[in-house]
Amino acid sequence: MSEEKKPLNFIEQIIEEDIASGMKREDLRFRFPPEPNGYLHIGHTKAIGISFGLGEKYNAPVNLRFDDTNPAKEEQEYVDAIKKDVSWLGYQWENECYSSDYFQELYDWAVRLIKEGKAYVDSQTSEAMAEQKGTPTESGVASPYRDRTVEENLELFTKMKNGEFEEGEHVLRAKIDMASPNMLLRDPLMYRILKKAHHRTGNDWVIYPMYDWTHGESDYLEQISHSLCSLEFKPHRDLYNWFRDHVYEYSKTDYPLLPKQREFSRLNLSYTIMSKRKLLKLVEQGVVSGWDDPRMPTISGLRRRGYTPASIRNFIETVGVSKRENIIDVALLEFKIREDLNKNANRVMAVLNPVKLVITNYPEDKEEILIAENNPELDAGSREVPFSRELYIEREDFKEEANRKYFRLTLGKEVRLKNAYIIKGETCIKDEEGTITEIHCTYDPLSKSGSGTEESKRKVKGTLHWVSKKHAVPAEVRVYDRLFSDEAPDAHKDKDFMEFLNPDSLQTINALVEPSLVNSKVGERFQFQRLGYFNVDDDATSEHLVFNKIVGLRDTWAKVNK
RNA sequence: AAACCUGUGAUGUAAUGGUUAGCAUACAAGACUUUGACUCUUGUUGUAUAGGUUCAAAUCCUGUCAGGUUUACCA
Repeated sequence: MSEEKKPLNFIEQIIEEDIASGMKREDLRFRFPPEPNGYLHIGHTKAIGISFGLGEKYNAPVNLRFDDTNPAKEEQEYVDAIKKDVSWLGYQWENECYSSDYFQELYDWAVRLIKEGKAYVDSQTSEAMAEQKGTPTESGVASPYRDRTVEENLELFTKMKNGEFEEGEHVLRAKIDMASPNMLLRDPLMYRILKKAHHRTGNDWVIYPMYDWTHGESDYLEQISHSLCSLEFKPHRDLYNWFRDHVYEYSKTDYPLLPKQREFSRLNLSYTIMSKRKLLKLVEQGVVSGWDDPRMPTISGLRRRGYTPASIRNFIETVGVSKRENIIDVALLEFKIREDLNKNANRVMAVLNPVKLVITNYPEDKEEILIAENNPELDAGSREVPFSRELYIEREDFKEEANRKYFRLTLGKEVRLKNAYIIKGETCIKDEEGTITEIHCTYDPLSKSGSGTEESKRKVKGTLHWVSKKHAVPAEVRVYDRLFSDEAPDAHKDKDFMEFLNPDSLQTINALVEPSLVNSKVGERFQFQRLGYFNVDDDATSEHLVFNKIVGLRDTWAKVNK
């Protein structure tokens, strides 16, 4: 358990420094604050991993807070999905919080700011305000309403709250600095009128606080010590601190701790998109079957695809935390799931592209039960696999003739059938078009796997997986390829990401699997030997097996072959 | 020619002024193999750039270059 002196990432260093300079470890508290307006994706797992990981490391509480300040976009469906995903990843939150729970405190503080002349009601159109805002190089112009009296502001704000105005008529703004080089400090909006039902507060409110006003103060109310977010919020930090420092003056006895916002770079994955808006488009246009389509980079998609929580957490751990822009190679994610499943998934045999193989010297009505090891990495026992005269093997595993680099079945050469016998290719039968319909071979009865005979110890270069024709069970297998053909589909200025959709991202195959698989359960994962890792899809029933290909095995032969 | 942030192999990250710049992935070669998997061994590529400080710089300073962020009644 010796904490290897693992290097600290920059956030952990900040925390260590804070502790060194007097912060109490018991005051450490973190939060993961999603807006419930979509499903969580692999990018979110980084933020989740950082905050919950810190919670685990420092034994500090982590809140799951829904940043639900925009009733127009948020729904209970997303709240439920987010909770499910975070739990599935294996994290436990201390409190389930909602920004909407703080609407009253936020309102009271806003009134206080108005009374102190730090906020005012603006009554212009959003276009007029945008124009006055200036640009990063030119300072802005004050609103004609900037100097309304406190009394007038109070009256208007109260009426806003009471629903006496329509959407867009008035907003509340913080009075900060229209000349600040930081655009966010040029009198940012604190409240807007939105006459929409909220998924939690119903119609109680018609004014809703904006992100900047809400987020930091929610952190403050929850006494979050370190508020960690992604880099694009860096410019918000000044505003975060401005609001926080004012509110602190009003409430420091109740809430003595000042939260600290720090930013890290978000995760990008090659060959995928991460924007909620774009993912939504894939769902709405039916490009995928839903948020949990196994090709989606959503957590629910990865779950259905067969990824394990451990593999995702290991992935995030390996990716690390920094402030640079990055694009992580999906190969790393694939490596992590292979690493996990190599150790933990039982091995079975399945043939995806079958061709018939007849062992001509094997008795017609003979059947054998062979013993197959479940997982050489684990002591996972063994199972029985039926063997008979007629089998199926992969079409790719036979060629009439081939060069020395081809380790599979050819005419006149020997290979081993996994867990069974050594066979020798004899002849093959073709149809009118020249397609092979049947391969004939002979077997060496003394070469049975595990029999210990000299013949069984003979080295042959190739080993093939197979299923017995009579005993094979049909199964639907869904084979996935990446959704996009481009490494960074949404990074092109002149092209829409939809142009890079891979038309062959889903292939549905009628496969034949070994009979032990009939009783497999939804979610169960296997290695189909020599092919890859597969799980049982949600669509599977007791009559109809459905598998998803999670990821292929590393395939050096495919590379040689290219 | 605004402010702020960031530049370490193909990718991600470590080295916190002090041995031949480490680790993982990827790639390549080999060993092993009843999975062309796994495992094992070995190898290839790196401190953006120019100066400066220092006995010593990836690390500190300055300039340059490159990339990113910010101009929503979204979060």
